[in-house]
Amino acid sequence: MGFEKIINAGLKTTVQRIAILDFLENSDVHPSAEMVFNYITEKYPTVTLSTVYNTLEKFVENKIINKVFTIQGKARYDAKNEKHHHLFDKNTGEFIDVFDDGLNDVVEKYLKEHKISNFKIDDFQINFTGKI
Amino acid sequence: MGFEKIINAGLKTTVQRIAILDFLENSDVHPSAEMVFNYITEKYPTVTLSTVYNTLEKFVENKIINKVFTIQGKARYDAKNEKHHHLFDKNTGEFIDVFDDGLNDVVEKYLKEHKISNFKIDDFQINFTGKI
DNA sequence: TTGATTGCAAAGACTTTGCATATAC
DNA sequence: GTATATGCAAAGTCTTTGCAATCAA
Repeated sequence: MGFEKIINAGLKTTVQRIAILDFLENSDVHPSAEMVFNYITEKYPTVTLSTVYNTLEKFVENKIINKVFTIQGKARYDAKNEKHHHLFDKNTGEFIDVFDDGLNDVVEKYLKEHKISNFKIDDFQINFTGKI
Repeated sequence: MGFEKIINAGLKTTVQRIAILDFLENSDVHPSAEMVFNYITEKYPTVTLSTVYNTLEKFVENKIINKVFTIQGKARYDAKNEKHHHLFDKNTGEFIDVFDDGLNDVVEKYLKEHKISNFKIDDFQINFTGKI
């Protein structure tokens, strides 16, 4: 459940936080702060946009969710916790999650065998662009 | 030279455009619009920030330059035309270009052999995070 | 109780736009 | 000459912040 992640991060559980995380976890798109706000205020009309922003930022800091950017530079949020990549659909301009362990393995194998700019790589994420 | 790219894109060559492109091509960082503006106005004090934004956007539309975003969601511009990836340095928060044909080959080979979400992939870019 | 979180209102950062003037072709 | 680009000022969008009130632990 969502609230366990909140507790594990050492954050206090509030109605707002649980509702926001719940929405993100059950969303198959990558909502903007505004989209989260619109959804949350249907049920909890007193929640403000600044709380949504603050909450999302807290979740990002604590790695409960990810923040990604559209090609237009707009922030979108994503509660998927399995490692994944993103595919920008050139037709719709939207994101699609890409889960592909085979791909991860291939890249990880390569990284093990080759240094990248003398850095220790912690993680990588691939952005694909394409269309159907 | 930079102005050939401008002409080839069907754009008019202006002092402003040439100066902006020249700066980007000779920059080893990924400047923000503000950084471009600061540099350009040293030499051409009458150039405005809105011209810088308009010009950068025109260049992006015409694929003369790339627009990328920092992990904070700030736009940065990049005139490198060889295919490359980005490495976020966790210590400095800045970008480093990653040129690695071996890596490209490995990923391209994988893409040839495996469909990604049933899409036709045009391109991909990898964002690495790490530190020295 | 006590520190963390929320709501509110205001400000801030970044970017875009409309329009008159100037410029490239 | 004509369409395009620039400069200017103003507005727009997205996000952050300070502070008092509220709430979770």
